[in-house]
Amino acid sequence: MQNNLFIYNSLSKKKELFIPLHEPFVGLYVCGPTVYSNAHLGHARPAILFDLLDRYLLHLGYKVRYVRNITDVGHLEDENAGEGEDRITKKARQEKLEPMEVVQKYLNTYHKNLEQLNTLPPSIEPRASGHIIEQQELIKEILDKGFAYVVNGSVYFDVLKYNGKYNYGKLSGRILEDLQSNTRVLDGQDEKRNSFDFALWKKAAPEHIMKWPSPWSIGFPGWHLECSAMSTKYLGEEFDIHGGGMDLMFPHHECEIAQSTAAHGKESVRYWIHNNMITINGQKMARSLGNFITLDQLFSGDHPMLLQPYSPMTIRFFILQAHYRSTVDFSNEALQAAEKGLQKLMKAVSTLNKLKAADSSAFDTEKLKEKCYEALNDDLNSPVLLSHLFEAVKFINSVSDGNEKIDEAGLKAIKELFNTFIFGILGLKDETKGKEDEHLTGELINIIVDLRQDAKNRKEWDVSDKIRQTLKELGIVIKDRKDGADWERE
RNA sequence: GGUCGGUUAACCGAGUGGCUAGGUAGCGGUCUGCAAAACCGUUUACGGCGGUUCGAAUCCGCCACCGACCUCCA
Repeated sequence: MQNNLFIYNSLSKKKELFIPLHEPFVGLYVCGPTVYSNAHLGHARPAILFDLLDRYLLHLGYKVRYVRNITDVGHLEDENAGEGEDRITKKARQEKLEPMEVVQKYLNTYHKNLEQLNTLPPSIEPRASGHIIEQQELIKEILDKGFAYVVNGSVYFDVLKYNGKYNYGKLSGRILEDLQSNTRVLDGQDEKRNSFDFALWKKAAPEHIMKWPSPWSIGFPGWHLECSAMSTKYLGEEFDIHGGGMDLMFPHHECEIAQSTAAHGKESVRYWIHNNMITINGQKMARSLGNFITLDQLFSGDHPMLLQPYSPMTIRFFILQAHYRSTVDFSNEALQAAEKGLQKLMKAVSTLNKLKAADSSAFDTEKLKEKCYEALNDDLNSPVLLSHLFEAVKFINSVSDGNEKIDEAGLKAIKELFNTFIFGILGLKDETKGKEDEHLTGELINIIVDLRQDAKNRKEWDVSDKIRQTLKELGIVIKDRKDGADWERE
């Protein structure tokens, strides 16, 4: 199997040719959300980027195992000793729910939203709470190798010792001395040998709800452990691609690298891919900043900053129109432009299906196809891919207007091309189709009911009865009222 | 303060040392009974100052501004 896909590896900071470890299999691990509130626009970005990657790899013929975790154990709200309460527990207390009810509630909307965005589901969606044993096993391994220490029932990763043998900070470009001098001094860290050490296992306070027994204490796993444990379980000690948002690079992914390397004695991830942030008024959109717009709000238009609702495909197109390593700034103007652009593309698809073949063609579909692959192979450059597709749109419209010609073969090729790239790889779909048909049907029935009323007015009862009967057979019931007639579906 | 990244026309957003990205909006035209759509043409660009080069928005340096990470975060 051959490909020419170059992806930007955050670890080497270079575009590298993608070569999977065990062809034709590809292992892809992506950090999913912590489910304690509704998914917002920012969550859509990695979902769509890695869906694009998943779809493209599948298209190239790889067998992809796509693992995307759900963090349902929660992270500490603040690190001050004793006051730390994890976000899920906090939400559970606020909403008077079981922690797992909180998790389920927001996991359900997350799934619904991602389906609306037309992302393919991952192959495995493991949850942190379901892998406590695996996480404990990993802690034991790290302890055995001497890269962790136990204090008062908690286990901490010994960064300094790790850094003596390996290189802590290689992904995010941190230097340990800098970290030492720059890290804020926080209270309650006296258990740690160094401020940059991080917890693998935390002893739980008595009032803590989510806790499990372990050799060290009744407690809960550390913040970064789940990804190391679950990626190893489902993809192996070494696997191809690990993805996530740029904001996770440090400390989350850095700690993951340290944990896995400490336990297995080797690097686990071959290609790190990080998507950039979505900003709003130039600032990162984040739950903790309170400046987010949820996907449900975008789809319904129910948010003070939204001038109108935006459909899931508009959001998808909007995100695909920017390269994943750039920030994208939210604005109504930009989303409206995306909406129009998507409409233009979809309209061209239906125009294409109506085109008549001529005996000659002035369009080089082979060349276009090449350029499309080139764009994707160049670090998944979806905006450039779209710009190439719009060249074809222009040509299709010209043919439709009679200014250009396309032959049978060209027509077939361009249909295939559109099908592959627009629907198959970019994962777009025509949202107007169903709605239009629905609407059209309604209007057609209105006309028929109107004509029946005319017949009734002329006392042409056989005609009006025939219409009523025929419609009934189709499941449309006419209800005569004093001033005209209504209809409804059975 | 440390590390990293960004600054492209009205808006969004690509980009290679020399060749019109693309989308949206605007303007003019073609088509059309009217309108819409479509098509053709078209106006505002590469933060500032230097340097390298025959030539730089693209490479280098300095400056300005913005942002991300350094705490949970997609």
